Amino acid sequence: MSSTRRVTIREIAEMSQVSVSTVSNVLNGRTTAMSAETLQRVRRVVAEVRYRPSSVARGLVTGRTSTIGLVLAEIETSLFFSAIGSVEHLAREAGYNVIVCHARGARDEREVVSLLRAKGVDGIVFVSNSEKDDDSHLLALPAAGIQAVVINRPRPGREIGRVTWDDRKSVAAAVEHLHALGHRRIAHLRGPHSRQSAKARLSGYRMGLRSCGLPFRSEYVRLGDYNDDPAGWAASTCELLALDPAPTAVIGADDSVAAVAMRTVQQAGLRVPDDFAVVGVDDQMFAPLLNPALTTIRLPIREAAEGAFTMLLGNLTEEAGGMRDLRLPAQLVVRESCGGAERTARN
Amino acid sequence: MSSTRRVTIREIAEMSQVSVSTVSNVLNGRTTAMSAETLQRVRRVVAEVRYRPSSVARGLVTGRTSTIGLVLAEIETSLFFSAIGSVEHLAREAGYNVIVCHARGARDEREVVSLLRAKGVDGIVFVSNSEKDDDSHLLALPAAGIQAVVINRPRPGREIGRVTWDDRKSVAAAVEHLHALGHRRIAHLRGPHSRQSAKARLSGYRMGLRSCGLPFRSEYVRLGDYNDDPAGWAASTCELLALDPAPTAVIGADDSVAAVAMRTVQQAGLRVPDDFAVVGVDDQMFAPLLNPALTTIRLPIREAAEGAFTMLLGNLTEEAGGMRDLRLPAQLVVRESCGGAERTARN
DNA sequence: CTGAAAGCGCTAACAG
DNA sequence: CTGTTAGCGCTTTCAG
Repeated sequence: MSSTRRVTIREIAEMSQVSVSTVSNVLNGRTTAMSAETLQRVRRVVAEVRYRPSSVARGLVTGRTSTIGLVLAEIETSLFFSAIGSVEHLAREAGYNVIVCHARGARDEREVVSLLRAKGVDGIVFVSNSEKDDDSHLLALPAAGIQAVVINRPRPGREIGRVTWDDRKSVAAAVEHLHALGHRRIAHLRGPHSRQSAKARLSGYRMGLRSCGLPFRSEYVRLGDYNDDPAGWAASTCELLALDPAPTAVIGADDSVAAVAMRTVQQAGLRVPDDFAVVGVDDQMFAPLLNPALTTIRLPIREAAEGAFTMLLGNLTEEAGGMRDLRLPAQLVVRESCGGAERTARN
Repeated sequence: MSSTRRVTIREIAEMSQVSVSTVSNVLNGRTTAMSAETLQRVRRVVAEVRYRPSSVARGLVTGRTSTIGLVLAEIETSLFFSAIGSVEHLAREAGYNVIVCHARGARDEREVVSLLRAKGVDGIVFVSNSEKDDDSHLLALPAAGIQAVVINRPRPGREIGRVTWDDRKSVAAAVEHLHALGHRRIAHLRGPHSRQSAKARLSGYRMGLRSCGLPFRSEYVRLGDYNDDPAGWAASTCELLALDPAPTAVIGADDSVAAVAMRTVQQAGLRVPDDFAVVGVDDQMFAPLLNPALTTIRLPIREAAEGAFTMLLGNLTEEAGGMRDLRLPAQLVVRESCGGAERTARN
């Protein structure tokens, strides 16, 4: 291993005929009171050898690493990946790097947090799938000088930032939209109760029904567990179709479930949206590609990720704690799968 | 900021009534020649205060950070995200963390590499979208003691690992499959020429045609630029359908293009797969959710990512350079969109 | 306005 | 088998 030894600040100093502290000063922009000539010389040498100070050494002395952790609970749903892109982009612009970690449960998360602390990250953003977790390990973060913000998850403590969106209200809005389109029998393929967001969506479904003056019928709610097999979603859809009276619209637990529901409905000989309307939740990349294009509730994951990082950075740089709360709207993206407004009321 | 100061190895030593080196030894498993009693004592203290040595300090002295970089060229395609999950999983099991970076072009990539070097990463894996890039900045890595492996991209140098799959051959296999199903007029919605993989797929298309004794007709090849708007893909599909004789099957540049092609065909009144077959490339998460479920070429991204990390780790730990090359198969996943084998030859 | 020197928290010789 | 000590590469007082 002939590892060409890395260039050090000392060597730069020698080559530039100045002391290390001078080099350090130009490196860190403390260049106000410095002879222009010296500055030039140092800069030239630095550029010539492509010198870049070791972040590790710098981190040891400053206590900051310009690195943040991003811990994802659910790395499977591609939607959450978009959070990585957003955070990474903003982070790099601000001179930060991001270490991505996957933490399935609370146990895993504790371990990850411990690791990230050892790594000396300046802050951590947690993107949750909203499982109910033990949060004590998050509480210790601010005291240790590590900023933290959670996305889509209950706030663990006052000093921890939080960004959320309203699953409940947006699903209710979807119900209302369907109602306005003339639908009176609206079903819901609900997600697993283990997910906070799935429960919120179910609750939003009931809320929407209520606000439209529609009755809640338990037989119109079936399981569409997005962590499970698509066959189950199709089966639930078939059950819905077999009901008398059958629903004329369904809101899926997420876009995948909605896609399968739509297919199942179509394969049963019904046309979407003419005979049956389908709406999803997520607005995944494929939603506009389906036939018909899927109307869905757009979850503001990107915005949330950006907001979280911005919050983190703010709390990191400013003395006085900055913003600690951000609520984002989740809005219905109307495409083709629920038909146009020209539909007449039906029974 | 009342940052509770971090516990140091010295304090652990004092609390355990031993020297720092002893603590360091137990921390690093050099515990063979040590009184069991001492070992116990140190371990208890470490556990009690939840002490975890600073990776930063350790990194400074050892020259290793147990961190690897993962640089993605195309962070948009959710498919590449699965690489993150794979690498992160394996990495963490091996005691590594991964810093994820997005680098659009060569310029960006140079910058990222420089940054990652400053951060002291032990290795870097590059996931490419196969744009033709300047690779000189990769060449310097091994000499600097940083392992590197590229995925889906030409090998920049002998000391750099590489994992690839054969786009060409797999598309040819898809053509052959279609031919076996009775299709004689097979079209291709090609990707942009700026992408190496798109060119390889086009080449595979021609190769497949040849091996089936089918003529290449340039009017059967239209643009389906997956970086562009879906409207363009639909337009290209319409052009194909307007041809006389029209093709009876199409291979999309990727799954998204295929999805839109399928929809366009269906909206033109044709049934898929009965009247027209569609096959995609990627096997994205939504492929099995379409109606009908999309037959597609499964790109081994996960395996590639895993292979890349394994290679990296091998080259990192073993003295003698380990494996430097890995070719993975990309196989056709037959679902519903191209019909069963019962189709009879048509003209 | 520039240079010398003291660490940051840890590892790894090297003595005892 | 355990303790002392010299750095890793950098930042940052503090003198000159």
